[in-house]
Formats: sequence, structure tokens, C-alpha cells
Amino acid sequence: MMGTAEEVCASSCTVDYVQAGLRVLEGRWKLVIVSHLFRNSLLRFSELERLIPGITQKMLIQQLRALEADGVVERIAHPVVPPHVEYRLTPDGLGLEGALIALDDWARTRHQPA
Amino acid sequence: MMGTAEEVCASSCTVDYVQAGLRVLEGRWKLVIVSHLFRNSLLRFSELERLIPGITQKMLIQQLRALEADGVVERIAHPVVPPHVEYRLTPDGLGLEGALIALDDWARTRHQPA
DNA sequence: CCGTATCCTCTCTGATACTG
DNA sequence: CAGTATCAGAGAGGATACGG
Repeated sequence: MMGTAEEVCASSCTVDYVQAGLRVLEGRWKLVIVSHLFRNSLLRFSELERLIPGITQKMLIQQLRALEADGVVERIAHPVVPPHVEYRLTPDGLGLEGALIALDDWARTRHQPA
Repeated sequence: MMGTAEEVCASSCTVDYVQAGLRVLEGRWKLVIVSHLFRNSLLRFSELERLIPGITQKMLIQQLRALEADGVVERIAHPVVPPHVEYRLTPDGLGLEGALIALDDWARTRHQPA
């Protein structure tokens, strides 16, 4: 009933799920976006744009939409003129912290074997 | 213009490091390869090829080389004819397990909110 | 057995211009 | 302000054939 692969890592960790997790954060910008939302909890489109030098509007909206579709980010549009839209992490998105810390630890320790 | 990023997630987790960690496992095959090496600890090229349906020799060697360059897997070539080459996780590669489990937990719980 | 070498396609990324 | 539309380049991924 589960996915296609019964691939398993050491203990009981399914490749399909890990791959899904990785996919959510894949690419050049998603992690940067998410990290800003971790720190600020509520950001407007233009604020994200300013906080992330080098990103284009196209890439920003594209990645935000992907994160939204994955249930990581929530889009809050206020019906005013001019438009006012805010983004924040969903509860589910906040749950990513453990995985991010684990990856951080791993990548960090290999450069500081001490 | 990828800054040296002092981007930080909730507590003290650096974007650069997390991104490095993600990059190591990125793509369609690396995770599958690593998971097989987690379970079998020592596999020949041809064994991996057989264990991973659909992968081409090019992709297999390409991903193995990338993982090797990242210090995650080790290539052991026995100087015999015909060639005999084995792959296994490095101690560093084994350290990925925590991150994989964290990602797995996250991806798994969002599909089973119960 | 363990790879290389080509060639081709498709996705990702980005620059630029425009709009409700 | 918060997006869309278009076009183009680079690279990841893959099919197939060949080589030590």
C-alpha cells in the first residue's frame, strides 16, 4: 500500500519519503526563503525580494508557489489596493526544523572534524 | 552573487551548510544508491546496477563519482582481471543517517496526520 | 566487468518587459 | 505591490554504442 519502493535505509527510513522531503527544499532558493520565514515568521513579497539579493520576481513567486503547493508555506492575501500579500510557514513547514538542523550538523561537522 | 550567507534558520542553522547537505543527496539516484549501501555495506558496481532498476551505467557511475567526491562513498578497486570494484559508505557517509531519519519523519508524518 | 563517448531532450534558471 | 508573459542559455538526465 505504501509507495513503489521498499528501499530502506539503515533502520526504517523509506527512500520515497526522504526523497519527497528533499524535493521540497531542492533548488537554489527554497531553503533561503524558508530560512527567512523561520526568522521573521511573516513577510511580504517585497520584503522577501529585498531580503534575497539576486532573486528575480519570477523565481521568487515560482518557488513560493511550489512551497505553498507542498504545504510548507502559506500565502495570505489582504484584499486591498494596492495589494498586500504575506507569507509564513505553516505548522507543517515549522516541522522542518529538525531535518534542517540534522543536515546542518552533518555538513558542519565534516568541515570541522574536531 | 551567492552571498557567503549568514542566513540562519530558527536556532543556529546556516543556510550554506544545509544547502551543502541537500546538494550531496540531490537528484534522482543518489539517495537510492546510498540506501542500498546502508543496507548492504559493500556492493559491486554490477550489484548496484541490478539492485536499481532503470538506472543506466552512465548515471550510476556519475552519481557514484559525485558521492565519492563528496566523501560519502568509497570506491575500492581490486586490481584483477576482469575488474572487481566495490563501493561502500565512508564513516562520514554513515553520519547521514540522522538527517535521513529526520527528513523521513517529517515527510512521513505529514501524510499520516493521525 | 566496469566503465567512456556521443548525442539528444527536458527542466531549471534567469533577463527583460509588461499588467491588475 | 505583487505578480505574468516570453524568450533564451546551461546543465541535469537519459538512450545507445563502444573500449580496456
